[in-house]
Amino acid sequence: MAVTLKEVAERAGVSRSAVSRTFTDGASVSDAMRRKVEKAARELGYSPNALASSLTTGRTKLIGLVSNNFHNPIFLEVFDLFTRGLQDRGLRPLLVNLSDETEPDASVRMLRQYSVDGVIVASSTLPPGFARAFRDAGVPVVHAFGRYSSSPEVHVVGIDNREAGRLAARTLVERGYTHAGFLGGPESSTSTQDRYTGFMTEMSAHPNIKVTYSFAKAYSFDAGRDEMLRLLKDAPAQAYFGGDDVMSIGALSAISDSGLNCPTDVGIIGLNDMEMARWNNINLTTIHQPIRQIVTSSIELMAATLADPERFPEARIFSCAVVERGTLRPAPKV
Amino acid sequence: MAVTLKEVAERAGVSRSAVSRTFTDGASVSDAMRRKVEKAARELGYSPNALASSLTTGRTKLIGLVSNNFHNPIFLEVFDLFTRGLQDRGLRPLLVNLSDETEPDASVRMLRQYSVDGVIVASSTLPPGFARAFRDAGVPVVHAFGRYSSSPEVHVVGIDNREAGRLAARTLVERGYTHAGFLGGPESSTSTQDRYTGFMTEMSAHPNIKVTYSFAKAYSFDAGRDEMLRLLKDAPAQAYFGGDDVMSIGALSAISDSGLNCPTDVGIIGLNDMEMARWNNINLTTIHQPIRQIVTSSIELMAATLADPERFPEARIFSCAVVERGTLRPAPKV
DNA sequence: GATATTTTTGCAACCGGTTGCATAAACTAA
DNA sequence: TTAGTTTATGCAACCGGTTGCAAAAATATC
Repeated sequence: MAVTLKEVAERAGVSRSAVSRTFTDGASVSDAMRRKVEKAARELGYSPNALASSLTTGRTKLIGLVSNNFHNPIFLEVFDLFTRGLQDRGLRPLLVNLSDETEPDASVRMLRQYSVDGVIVASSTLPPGFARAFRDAGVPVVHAFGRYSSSPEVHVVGIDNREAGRLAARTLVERGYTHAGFLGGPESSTSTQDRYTGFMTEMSAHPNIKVTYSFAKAYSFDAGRDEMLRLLKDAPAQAYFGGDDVMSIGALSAISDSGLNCPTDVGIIGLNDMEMARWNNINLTTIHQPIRQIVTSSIELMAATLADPERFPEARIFSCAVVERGTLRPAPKV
Repeated sequence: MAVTLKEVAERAGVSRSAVSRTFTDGASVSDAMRRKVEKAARELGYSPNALASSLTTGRTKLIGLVSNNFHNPIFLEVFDLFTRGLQDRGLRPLLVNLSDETEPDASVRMLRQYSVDGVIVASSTLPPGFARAFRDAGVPVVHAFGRYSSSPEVHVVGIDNREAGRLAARTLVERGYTHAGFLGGPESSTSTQDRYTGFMTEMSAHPNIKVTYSFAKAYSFDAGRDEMLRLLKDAPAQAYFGGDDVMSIGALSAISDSGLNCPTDVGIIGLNDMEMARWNNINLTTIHQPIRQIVTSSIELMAATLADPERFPEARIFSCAVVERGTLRPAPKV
């Protein structure tokens, strides 16, 4: 069906190599030849088969974009940024949804079969062994939103969740709350664990503040809401650090449904600063996670590793900042 | 780097064809041969190169998944459903973000270069000519969330937006509103146009009801909010049909920020029934768009067309229904 | 046991490109 | 002009598979 190199060569009356070379930049072709070939190609509507060429060049420009976060709206922003960023560099995202995959091995195999040049995992919960499988196969892996480590097996780009936990704790402390709660995401998630550790570490410096904690079942609206409803039944804390924005919004809903006011009765600080957080009917005070930078940096790192496969794994950690909105009471005047 | 067919053949002491055949189902291989080859393959960690085989088979199992809706949270649900559904059928989504593409031609070319077996466009605003370019190249196209037409150029799966507009109008009528507003999405979008037509058609049967209309700049929270703020300055309608849920949520925010109450002062009915619409702090009455069915049906249609390329373009239209929540006043008792 | 039939297997060509190498053409220098 | 260099082109092998065809092996038939 499609026009092939050979047909263009015949039409232009030149060799197949000549055609190939006019479509490969950096190759040696005379102007006259280029014109001839381009004319024939245009007339025939030829465009080179990227997959066939990958066979000899060893590059497909295909990048596996793997995630298991298809329920958190912030990931739509993440996908938007990734797809655009990759496209801008001529890379093609092959999207893999790991959500209901009991066997991540199947995805590993599939991505290898399609000879992806690299894999970007966008998730805070990378299945163990997943990264290693690629690294062992010589495929670069960048783990975006991954867990910080000083000697990572693969590239990691994200925030220091322990630091984020500390920041949340410091914020609650400076607002003068005397009973603070950690309303975490699922306990099994490494990001939850790290935020918990950071939060508790910071709080341990303030023994006068009462600290309680619990974990929700998922990073979701319902899970956040359910957990907050449970907490409100019993003596709740004055303010909570929610697992993320979606959970926090769920918690907000629980608060208002219980006839309480936020921040007067119960305060909340989220994490992510998703677009929705600034919507006026939500107006969530939250910790901004610099997703744009994380994505940009992940892509950059991927590109660099494609250029130099020997590159040593690296961790890039960005810092977070509190975005003041309406769900935490202001710092008391001194 | 990767293990090739040839190496497996050598190790097993058989021909390359034999190896190829053990990995092609339906091919004729004896049990003894199969065992020998599988053993060698396992020992070497071989897995066939999908791209190389596509060269001869003409099938890549790659499906272009094209969209320009990376800002509407409902599309995360859409991507989730599409990726899972495609994966289940052994198809691989190559994600294309058309958002800032001034030249959709570039995407067409790219998808052709990667020899995608088919293209699914998930968008209500398919650039004209986009579909045709693929059809002319013999690549099946399914336009999900596309505009209904009785003789479509490509497969179309979605709802009848005119009917949805009528449904919205009927709903406002039966609630006894005497001044109804159409708060549309961008006027250039075909879905907006169709909803407008349907809405107005139905309303024209009720000359006693005052009808006003206007269009927002985009299907976004801010656009919905801005437009509603503008409307509220001047004699607003008693209830509006919002362009979609996100816009409607923006409008809700405008209403409450203006010190008004929904539905007492101004009612809203959205369209989509995204997950968020049922969040308790939003609780939006809306028209449910059956996205699960639309996606499932799109994939089904794609699979069927891959099996039979001669298949004639088809339109599959699903019906919508009102989901009652809290942003429209109840029907008056008779 | 000989022959006809079916199933397995390997050979070799092909899919649509790329690329090292040798030769031809174009250009420089003297 | 001629020799020396540089640049452009074509040949042929190769990338990692598939597949039609014919020969070989295994089964069935009588």
